[in-house]
Amino acid sequence: MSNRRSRSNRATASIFAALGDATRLRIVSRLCASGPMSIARLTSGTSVTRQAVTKHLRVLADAGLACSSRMGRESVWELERRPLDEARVCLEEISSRWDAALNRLKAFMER
Amino acid sequence: MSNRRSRSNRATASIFAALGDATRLRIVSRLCASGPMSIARLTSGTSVTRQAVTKHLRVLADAGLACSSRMGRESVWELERRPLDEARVCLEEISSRWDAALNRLKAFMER
DNA sequence: GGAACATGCAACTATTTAGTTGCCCTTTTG
DNA sequence: CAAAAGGGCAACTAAATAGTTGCATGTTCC
Repeated sequence: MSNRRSRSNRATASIFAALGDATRLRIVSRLCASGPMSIARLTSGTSVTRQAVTKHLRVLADAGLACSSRMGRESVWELERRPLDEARVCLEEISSRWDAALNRLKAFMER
Repeated sequence: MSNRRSRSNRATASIFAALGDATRLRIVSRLCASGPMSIARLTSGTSVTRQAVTKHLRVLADAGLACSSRMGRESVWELERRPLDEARVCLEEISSRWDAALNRLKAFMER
């Protein structure tokens, strides 16, 4: 169980890490706002090169947050919902456990 | 507005980045499970040195996720809820916008 | 006062990461 | 077909990061 928790911990961390960069967050934002699109289109309007965007997409893919499919000469990228939900659930758990710990502390102080 | 969005983007990214490390996620997990505790106690049971933990706490503090108060010779750390909620809201927004984009795409394909 | 404990500060190392440029290959299109 | 567009691969750089060790400072407690 310690092992499973550790793996899950690392996997979750990789999701957060993938979201923890302004450029990648921008990419995610564009993908979720406009739906699937090519690397060239994702690059246009940014201040970085296409290769930089490609690398960021690789990071997102490694974290399971995005995937691509080849359409002719372009590769079209889209988001994956599941890891986003995983990360959200993790945050919700932390919040609620944190509340519970504070309530226990408060009860302890007031008794 | 672009400026404000950019700042917010960077701030949100720093929250995710702070959560995007297995050791830090472990620290956050312990803090939310057991409530406020000292650096020494946070270090015990981990495989890294106290200084490493201190640095991670610094990262969490810079992202606004944790804060400390001095109690005698020890500094007691605890989590801050607000940035956790910010990050969660960000994920929820991404999810819902992503759903909307997919629905638009589906409607377009089926017309 | 002195030992043990909790922490802070500084310097250093090794690895990762964000970004670039240059070149080549495939696909589309005039 | 030839040019243009989209993209992959590789090598390189600069900066950030995770971690260490060593030492100094303040606190508790006997």
